[in-house]
Amino acid sequence: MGGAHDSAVQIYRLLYQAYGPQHWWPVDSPFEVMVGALLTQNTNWKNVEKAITGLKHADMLDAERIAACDISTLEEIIRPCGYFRQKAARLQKLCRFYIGHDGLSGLQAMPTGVLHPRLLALHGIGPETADSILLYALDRPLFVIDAYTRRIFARLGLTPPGAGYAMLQQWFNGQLPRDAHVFNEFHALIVEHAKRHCRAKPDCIACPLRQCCDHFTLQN
DNA sequence: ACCCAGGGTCATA
DNA sequence: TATGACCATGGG
Repeated sequence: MGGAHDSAVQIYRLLYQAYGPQHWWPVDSPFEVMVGALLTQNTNWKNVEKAITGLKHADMLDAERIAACDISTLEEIIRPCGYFRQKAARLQKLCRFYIGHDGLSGLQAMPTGVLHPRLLALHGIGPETADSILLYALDRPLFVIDAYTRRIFARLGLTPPGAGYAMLQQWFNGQLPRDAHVFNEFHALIVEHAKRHCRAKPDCIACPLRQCCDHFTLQN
């Protein structure tokens, strides 16, 4: 990773120095991480927390119980996180997958090369959700590409504007150590950075990346 | 009254 | 392959 022109590493260092460690999903069970990864699709994390709290309060944060739950009951519990009909169905599919693969220990025993395509084959799990599950629940070193990553790095002129998911992921993989901890922090730092500078006020004096912020080009 | 949020699927051209 | 519509709640 110590090459002469490792732009990704530079950005990582700037973000880390600015915001510090993010410790995403450290205390929760891997299963809860999987649920969160699914429920957060295009959704504010605060709303996801409400849905997960609702599941806990109903004593429903469990693969067997979610899988066996009446769909309309599940919909009502997760309603605050939006798209609740889609997500209730997707959540049950994920839970049946989880059970069918012998739970956490079964998933942990599977190579990423086998597990990844099976996750993608599930209806409602695309590239980002699959990678989030693999990275944040199962500790596999995959770089999660989200809308923030696309915008910020394209805006910095580091990645091609129209690059697809696989190409962007390859770009990061080529510049970073294949280390799940680094990928974990990096993606979380990107999200944290976007939250602070997305459409916030023009306080870019404090922006550790300078020219990347949304309000530079979002309207113009 | 907008705009958008830690996406994904499907229909169309 | 590449857009557009749709899903839906809650906070700014």
